[in-house]
Amino acid sequence: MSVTEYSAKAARVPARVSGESRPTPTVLHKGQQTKAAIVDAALGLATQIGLEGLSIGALAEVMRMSKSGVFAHFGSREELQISVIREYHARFEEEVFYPALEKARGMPRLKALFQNWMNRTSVEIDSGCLYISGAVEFDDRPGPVRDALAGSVKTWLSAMYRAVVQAKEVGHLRGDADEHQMAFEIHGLILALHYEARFLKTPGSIDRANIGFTHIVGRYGSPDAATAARPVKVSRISTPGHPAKLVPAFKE
Amino acid sequence: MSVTEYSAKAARVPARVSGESRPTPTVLHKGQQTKAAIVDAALGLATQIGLEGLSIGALAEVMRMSKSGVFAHFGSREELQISVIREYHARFEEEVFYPALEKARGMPRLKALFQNWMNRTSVEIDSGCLYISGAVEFDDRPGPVRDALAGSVKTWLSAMYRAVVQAKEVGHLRGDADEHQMAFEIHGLILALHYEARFLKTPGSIDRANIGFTHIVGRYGSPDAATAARPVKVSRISTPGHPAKLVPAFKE
DNA sequence: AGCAAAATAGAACGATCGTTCTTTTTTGTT
DNA sequence: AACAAAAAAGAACGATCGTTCTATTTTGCT
Repeated sequence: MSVTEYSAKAARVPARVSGESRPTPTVLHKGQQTKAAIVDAALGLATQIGLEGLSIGALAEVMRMSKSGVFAHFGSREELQISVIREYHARFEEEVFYPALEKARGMPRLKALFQNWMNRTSVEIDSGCLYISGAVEFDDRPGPVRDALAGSVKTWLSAMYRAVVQAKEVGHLRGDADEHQMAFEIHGLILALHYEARFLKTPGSIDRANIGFTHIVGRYGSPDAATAARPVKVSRISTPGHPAKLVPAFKE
Repeated sequence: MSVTEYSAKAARVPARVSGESRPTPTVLHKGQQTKAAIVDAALGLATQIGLEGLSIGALAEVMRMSKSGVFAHFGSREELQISVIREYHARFEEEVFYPALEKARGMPRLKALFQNWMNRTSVEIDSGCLYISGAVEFDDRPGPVRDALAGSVKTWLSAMYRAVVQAKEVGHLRGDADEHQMAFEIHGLILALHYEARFLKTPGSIDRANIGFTHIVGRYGSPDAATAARPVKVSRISTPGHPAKLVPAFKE
């Protein structure tokens, strides 16, 4: 792994995890660079084996560093886990959330959010999803790690919810549409996709999640709006061009 | 824990996990009784902290036994984990599957399966669900434990799928209803319920799962069948009295 | 009651875990 | 090139893990 690979990443790692503000420590590079590289490797491990399975020893081996060398960057395992969650959050934002903001409010943006989420989840069928594995690992374990994780998830889910609310405001949804209910059902599709595709290896799961979304949109979408999708023969929902192309199983 | 509590359970623990058939071991009680008690305690631990978090030391402490005493009953940790999965499977069957078989084929049985599933999941919001936590822990870890878990889950999901197929055969579903798709969407509701209620502690999740089911039934149900639900204003879904008791939101 | 078998306990093993402390190497600046 | 600060390495700690081996206790049958 070249150092330059992490230059861009190191640039956005300013805020110290702990609360104390340091008195301008005469700047420095190397430390933050390797820290970013460690977090990157740690994220790779954590998505595969979970935040709880992430061990400093294994991480040090991957980094070709000593345990204490890795450890010194974080001060505790919890701090390492939180750093990983922060990194995951940042990537999720950049990959799923921000690109969808370029779409118009209402159904276009809501659809984009779902599609981006789907694309990411499709990749995570191989690599694993921190929001899902972390939820299982920390649903009964209070503490700062759980707080960081739940906060990150809630941030994303309420962004999704806000998109639904906007879609209704713009008139793309029926007047009696329950926004929380719609967001809940969409969330279920993603979770079912991840469960059936990653754990059970059930083929066709990606298509089913996409079709499920058209069903939800068909139910909540306002009948008159031109942008609203109708549950009748949807011809194309997929992302036009990009990887992880998802073609609905309907007859075209 | 009284011994009699496990008498019924010990009665159905015949088949040895390993393949070899034993030459009628002159019967015996105590061993199987305590083994059943250990599995019971292990299931309690595993639903909370996961199959991977389940340690023999902690289990021995709960049982007030020595580590080796507990260990001797299984021969390996994997065998213990598999025993726990078997026990969970048996309880799931008895609690969710078999009672629904008493309902008539078609929508009544499908609804009963979902309701029983919901009731169990509602309880598992506190205790945890082995099929969900296990899926996350073993989605990337091949081996006999994963096989046992995936087999158990698949058994249940195909039972659910079969109920959907029967509902279509009986004429309770639209002719163009995709049974796999419907089962997938139902699964998503359960997963979303578990995620949002157990991890995020979002209020109202149980109601949303129930309403989601009426939406699915409304989409796939045949318009003419009297048993089919209409997606019109659901008046009451909440729990009328009992803890976490789930009344279907349909008008009967 | 006696006796073999089964069940349980006890101690110890190598391995790994997160963490602490001390020492060495590397870095950034003058 | 020199020197202080930062980064990394190295060794060791107590704890816990699954597992093995050997004793001891308990059980079930005659």
